[in-house]
Amino acid sequence: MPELPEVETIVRRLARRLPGRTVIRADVRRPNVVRGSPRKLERALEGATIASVSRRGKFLVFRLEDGRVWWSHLRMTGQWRVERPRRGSARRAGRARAARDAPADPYARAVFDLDDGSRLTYVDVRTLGEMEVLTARGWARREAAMGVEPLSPAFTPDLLDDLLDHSGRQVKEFLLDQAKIAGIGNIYASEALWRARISPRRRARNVGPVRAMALHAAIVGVLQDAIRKAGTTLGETSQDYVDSDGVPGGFAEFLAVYDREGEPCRRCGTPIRRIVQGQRSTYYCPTCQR
DNA sequence: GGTCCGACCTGGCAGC
DNA sequence: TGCTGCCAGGTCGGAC
Repeated sequence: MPELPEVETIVRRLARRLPGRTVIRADVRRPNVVRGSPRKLERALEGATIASVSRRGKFLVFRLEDGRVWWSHLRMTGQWRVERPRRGSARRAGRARAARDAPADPYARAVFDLDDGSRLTYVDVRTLGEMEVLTARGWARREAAMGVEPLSPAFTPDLLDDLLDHSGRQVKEFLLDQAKIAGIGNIYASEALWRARISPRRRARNVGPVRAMALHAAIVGVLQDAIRKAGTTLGETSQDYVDSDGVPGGFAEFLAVYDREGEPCRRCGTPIRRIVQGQRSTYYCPTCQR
């Protein structure tokens, strides 16, 4: 499930290829992956040139040269794939065109042909992901509702302490609130709390400044470590995360608690416990997280 | 305003 | 072998 490190990995790949490219044909195959009218999105993108690719929280942000913003949220199983342009003989080019026009990936929900012959495909098994084209002002309004970017200088231990102090929720659920901190999901919330030795059930306002400082370092550390390993891929099914080249992430083997129920804590050996908070699994060590 | 919870979505998998 | 039902979880909207 793509969280900040996975989206950042995809953005870095796409940012090498897409800026300067113009969409010559847009084809939305499943309407529910578009917020609003699919035909309107197709019309909005055909002829548009991508200026840059970036990330805000878990959102992919394609800035267009005319100032508009094309955002995409991958939710659980969304993926972006890029097929490079094929070079070679006319016959090979013909075969390549035929291959592109054939119904390829059964989970390709939207397809964008670019001016260099490459193809950008949005793949989503469960079709929970969404995309939309907004004006610069519309995107600014949406962005304003998001919380602090955890890898930005604005995210400080003092800010985290202040945010925690004003919440009565359990700290694990607090970390998942995108209006507070944008980008942390279920995996990295559990991992950061383990690194900071904080129980996921502790009330946010009871974390205190000392633990808040440890949690700040843990959040930044685990996100940076996961980005260095290109994100977390838990399995090998069509629903598991891969980057835009189809390559899985390598952070799963470094997970301390997530998806390790019953296995020994890497610090104290106590079996990792799984509980449900806010309808989601939380993994933690009952001995060294307090 | 803050918090909680159901709905959305479909492949994978356990149990029968 | 085939069927059934549960599980995964990010976000939104409605209820409290």
